[in-house]
Amino acid sequence: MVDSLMDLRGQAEMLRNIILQGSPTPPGTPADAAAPAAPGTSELIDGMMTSLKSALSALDTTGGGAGGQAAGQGRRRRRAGAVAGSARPQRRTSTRRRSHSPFLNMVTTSTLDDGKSWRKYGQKHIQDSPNPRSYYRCTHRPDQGCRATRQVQTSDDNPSQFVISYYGQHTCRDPSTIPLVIDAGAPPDCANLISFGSTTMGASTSTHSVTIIPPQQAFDPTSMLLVSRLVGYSSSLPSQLENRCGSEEVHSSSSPASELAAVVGSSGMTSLATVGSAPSEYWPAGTASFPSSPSSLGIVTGSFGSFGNAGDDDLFGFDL
DNA sequence: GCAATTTGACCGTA
DNA sequence: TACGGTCAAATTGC
Repeated sequence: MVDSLMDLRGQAEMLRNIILQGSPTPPGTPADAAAPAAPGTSELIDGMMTSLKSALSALDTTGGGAGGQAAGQGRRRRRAGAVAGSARPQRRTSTRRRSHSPFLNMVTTSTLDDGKSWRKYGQKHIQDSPNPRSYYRCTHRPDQGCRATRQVQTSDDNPSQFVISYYGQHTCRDPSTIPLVIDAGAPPDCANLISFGSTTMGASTSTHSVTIIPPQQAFDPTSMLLVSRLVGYSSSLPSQLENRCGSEEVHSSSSPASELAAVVGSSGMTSLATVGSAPSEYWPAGTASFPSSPSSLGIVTGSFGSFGNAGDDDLFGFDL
């Protein structure tokens, strides 16, 4: 900062000479730069010089030079592991790789509220953009390991709009918004994560409305249907899917084109609940009849049946 | 007191 | 090496 201000002072002095005396003219100076100065120009430049001197003087009196003020206010700090007093902080031994979740989509909206709970963890000024970029991650990351993140930036064209980029998919479930009930007697694995609370909903003869939506719509944060990712697989599924309940690996191993998301409601039940998604090859023939690639949003009616092996009650199937 | 935010430091990647 | 994403200590707000 000091160097920049001193450079600016030198340039201002040169400009004053050019305007007031008409010489010397540095190389590259336009011919009309030596034109007679307008009234008040001298006072203006003198004011600039005074301000520059004041700024330089203030910087010099903060003690310790350019970094003195920040250090004095205590905002600068070293991370744990850094050696106090050393010229360079000690690098952490752990290798932290950038875990950038796959890009999902980008939306322009006037509100930051997309129905999900986010926690801000960073903000940076981005080159070539006048607006800083804010970084958010899912609030449920610590407790549920949800890897969803988003980046928010004020639109350059319309400051009242936000450009939000979503990365990763929500693997969390917000108990306040999703009326799922976890069977207290269920083992702590992927099975039995999905239950529908009331006893009537478990009856195979109950009729429920089921909405099948393609993945790209399921994960659209602007949609009114807030759909989470699969929260449980049957324990009868192939080994590569076992014990990976809700993990990112499960989702990334699935072919997006064959994934489904289902939102289930029922008579007398106003809110919707996420059921899950899975690659079509893992849906057993016969009992379940999910279409492999729904082409449009629609509502179908079916009844609960069973899914997977006999006796499994972790996921369900239904008739279309 | 706790949770959320701020912001400089750290670190991976192109 | 610049840039941008993330970490985490400090700060703020309830």
